[in-house]
Amino acid sequence: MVWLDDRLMNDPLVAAAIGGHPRVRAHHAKPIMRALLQSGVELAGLHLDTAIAAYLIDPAETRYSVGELLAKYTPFEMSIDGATASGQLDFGDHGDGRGAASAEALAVTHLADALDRELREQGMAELYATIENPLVRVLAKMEHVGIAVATDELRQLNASLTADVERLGTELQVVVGRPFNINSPVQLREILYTERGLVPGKKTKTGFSTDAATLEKLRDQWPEFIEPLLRYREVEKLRSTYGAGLLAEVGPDARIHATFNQTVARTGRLSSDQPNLHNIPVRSEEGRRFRKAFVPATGCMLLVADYNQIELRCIAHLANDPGLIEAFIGGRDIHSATAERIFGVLAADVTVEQRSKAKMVSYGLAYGMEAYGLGQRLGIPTDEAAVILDAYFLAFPNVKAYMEHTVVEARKRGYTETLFGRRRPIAELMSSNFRVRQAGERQAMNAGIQGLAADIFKVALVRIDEALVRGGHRSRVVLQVHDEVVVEVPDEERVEVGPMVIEIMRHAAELVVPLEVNVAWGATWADAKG
DNA sequence: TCGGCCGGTCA
DNA sequence: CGTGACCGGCCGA
Repeated sequence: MVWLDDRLMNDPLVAAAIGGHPRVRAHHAKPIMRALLQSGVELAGLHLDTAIAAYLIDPAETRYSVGELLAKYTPFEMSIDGATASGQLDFGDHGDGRGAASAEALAVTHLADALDRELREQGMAELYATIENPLVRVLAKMEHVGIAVATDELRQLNASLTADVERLGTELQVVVGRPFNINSPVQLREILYTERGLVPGKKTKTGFSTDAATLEKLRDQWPEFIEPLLRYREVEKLRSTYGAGLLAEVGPDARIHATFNQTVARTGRLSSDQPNLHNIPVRSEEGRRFRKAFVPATGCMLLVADYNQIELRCIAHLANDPGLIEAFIGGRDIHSATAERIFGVLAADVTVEQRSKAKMVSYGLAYGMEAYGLGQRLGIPTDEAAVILDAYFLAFPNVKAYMEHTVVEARKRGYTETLFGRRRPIAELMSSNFRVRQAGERQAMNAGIQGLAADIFKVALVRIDEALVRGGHRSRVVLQVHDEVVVEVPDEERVEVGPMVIEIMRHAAELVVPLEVNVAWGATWADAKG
């Protein structure tokens, strides 16, 4: 653990010393790195982050506190109240927290040794050293830099949505004839199913559902209420989560500094919060307006680069399926190619519906979907969905074999493993409960696919940052969304940085199919889409 | 104040 | 009865 006061942190000699001393061990190094970055010091010598090591060993854990990890992986225990016992780490109470801080620092060194050994024993030392460890610094920098926001535009958008919500709210109260809380599913249930007597659809744990799909079915029976309600939901979602939500997170520098969590997603993906920048609307034109508020700094453009169907390419590779491989190598529209094979038609004859069904089958498959679920989503009977699934597996036999093999192997070992050695324990596979067990099987099928895509993306992210630093560029990675990276690029660096990012992403991993990367430039995040 | 639940957004 | 996330709001403890 490194402790520096303000004066020392600004000393270039100290910075150089830290950078040149590659044995820093810390628990959650990222916030420490961010604090140092505030003072212009880049911590370059991270050797082991005990929280991340613990995450690799057991990604299903929800909390990685030093005390709990110490008890789990070492013979030591943290002292709680200063009472000492054999094997406890306790430096006594000085009344100023020094004792606790010392104990924690010592605990981290013990933990680091234990976790380091564990990583090596589980074959994850390389995954840690080449991907996760360097990623900590990349994420710290991303968070530190943040992404610029057009605050005025965001405020205007929020105000407009607020006005719409108020108007719709009033309209709904008038239709019902009395005031009520539109945001309350309980009160909506009462109005729809008890007072109005509509026939309820599906149920939730606590009563009948009022979700959008259900309301859609009831629409014609009470359009003057349900239509404004659906619209209200839409607008209120945008207003509360994205309008008010994003505004609340804009910093004094007019940028949003979200957190990118490296120890949350059980598959190896990153997660984002405060705010979550992974679910900014994109599908509807109205929602996309929020992406227009994400902008580059003056004199810069945003470069948006995302992988084309990376998960399906991962399936092609992992299953080593000739049909999928051929389609990807041929540079085909994968959903058309799939439809062609499933429905036995010529490429030119694939209808929009067939392509859409093929797309749903492909993605559903990556999630372990079965005939029932497919039928639900396609709005067709289960047996018809089963015919489509059979046709898929007939066309892509190795995919079926891969799925089955993955589950068998996971059950045998108790965990799944990605190509890069990332493990995911799945205890559910041994459950006596059929539904729980089936859920475990779906997780097993998905883990290798989503996990590999995540690994590849992390490699690309680390290499992009490395290339930007090495090249002395001012371009900065400002955002990532699972298979997409956003880079803020000074105008004069565009010619060089654009192709460089593409090249790095394409070769982050060498699969049996090519990795394709879409790139776009924009003066906003929305403009750089497509 | 907290946590479970609902509903909705993304890859 | 498709995987993985986060969040705003409601509501009861």
